[in-house]
Amino acid sequence: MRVRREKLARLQELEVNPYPYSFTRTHLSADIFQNAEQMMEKTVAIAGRLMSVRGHGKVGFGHVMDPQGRIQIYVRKDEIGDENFEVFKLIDIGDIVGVTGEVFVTRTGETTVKAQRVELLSKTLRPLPIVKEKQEGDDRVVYDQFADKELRYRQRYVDLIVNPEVRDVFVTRSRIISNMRRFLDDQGFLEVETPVLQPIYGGASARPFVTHHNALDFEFYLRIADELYLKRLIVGGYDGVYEISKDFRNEGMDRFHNPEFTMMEVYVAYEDYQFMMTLVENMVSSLAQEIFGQKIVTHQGREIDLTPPWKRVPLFEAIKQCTGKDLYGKNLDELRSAAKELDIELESFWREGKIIDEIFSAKVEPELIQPTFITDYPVELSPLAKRHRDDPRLVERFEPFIVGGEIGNAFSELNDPIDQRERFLAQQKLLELGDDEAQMLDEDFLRALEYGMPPTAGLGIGIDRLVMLFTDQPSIRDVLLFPAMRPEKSEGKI
RNA sequence: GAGGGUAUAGCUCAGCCGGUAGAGCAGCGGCCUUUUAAGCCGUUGGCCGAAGGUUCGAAUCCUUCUACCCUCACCA
Repeated sequence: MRVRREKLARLQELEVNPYPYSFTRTHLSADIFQNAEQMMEKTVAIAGRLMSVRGHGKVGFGHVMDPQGRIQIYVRKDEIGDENFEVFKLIDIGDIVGVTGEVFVTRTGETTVKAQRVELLSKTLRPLPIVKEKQEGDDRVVYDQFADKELRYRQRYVDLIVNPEVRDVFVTRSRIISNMRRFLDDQGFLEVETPVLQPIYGGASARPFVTHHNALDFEFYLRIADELYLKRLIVGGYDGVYEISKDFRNEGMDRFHNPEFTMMEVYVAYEDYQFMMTLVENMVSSLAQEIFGQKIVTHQGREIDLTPPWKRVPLFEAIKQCTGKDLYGKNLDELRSAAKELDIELESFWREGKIIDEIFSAKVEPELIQPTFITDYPVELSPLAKRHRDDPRLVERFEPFIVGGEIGNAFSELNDPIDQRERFLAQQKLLELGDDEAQMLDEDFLRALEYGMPPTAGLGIGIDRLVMLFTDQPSIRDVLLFPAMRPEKSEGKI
């Protein structure tokens, strides 16, 4: 860095501003490559980060990276003049440059810009981790890749500069979200925004973050889900609403969980969970179609076929298929002994629903590779879902599973205010029994239901997990630009 | 929360049974007017993650701590 500062001083002696205000770019690299023949001998102005330099005395080559790729530049002292060549020699790898010149093809056949002028657009003070690469056929061979995960996550900006495949992941992420938004808009649903700071958290089973509001002198919770507010809007008369937003859950972190994560929730009046299953399989498969041009994605070496319709299997049926045990209607003792036979450890305060869920997670989930809807959950697991029309011990609920993981959760929404109150009261008992993830009773939400909510189908989709599936990433940290990390020592303290 | 792994130059890494720190790339100084992991010559660069201990002597052995990664558990 000392050397870079000296270069800054020398640039200033040459009356070069190392941080000028703008540069007019006429072409991106891909524009030039796509029409290489028409572009020959045309003058272009390109801009980007200088990623490599190969000096040859009075000549130099380098590659400039812009949002579409890398293009080679060729700098001759006799073309750009002595003074400009001095500036060129003071430019380091990593600096942002603008190059004006003519397009031509080198002896080795690479389309290149022959500089008439090289401008420094921003001087870097820190050296970039240099990544050298070579093209071998279609393969890009990278040498000494910037690979330290901690550094990559903490300094994502460097990761993005140096690792183009990381950049691609986040482009795909953005396209997934914008396509999903378009899909939902096309259905006529209204995108809304509901509070992040909530006096009562609800809509999911999880521990919340707590924060203090000074003016109101009140402890708010960061939302763990959007559900209860969106359903208030269905009560309010919007027939279809959705929200794409961050939720916050104060739980452990691993490759599937980050304390803040992105959720899409949608609620549709006059529909039920069957409608929602169709919506999910249509939405996810059409996303794949838009992004990959086909309904098949490859994840961790496995081909996943997203073509509708997806398999639909009731929960107890799935457990029976995987374990040979029919748990339907079994009492607490029978479930405990079944779990024991399957080598599943239980907490003392767990009730029937929780034990069933545990057995399902351990024995069935890992088997659900191709897209599958698991349907019809026990009522005590789902305090916000409507009872099954054929069986009051179940609810009309489903979760879509792909590659052994759930990517969402949906149900026919409970709109009976009396039943809803009873379910909340049952949750309160769980709270008292020590289940710190049981849901809170939300009196205002009940009041809303008492005003009448139409039959409604609701759905939540975990965007991050969907992005993991689509971008073939094994960890949620690889689909979050800035995953949660313990702060560096110098950070976070005043 | 349990177990395992990693931490050495800006980056990627080597460093054996303890003997005082090494390579490639980057950087810096040269040479080179079509190179592309450019090349050639020269050269700078390190509190060996932190703290303690054993020892005449520790990057290396031991203990503790910190951060990150992986697996499991928790968490839908």
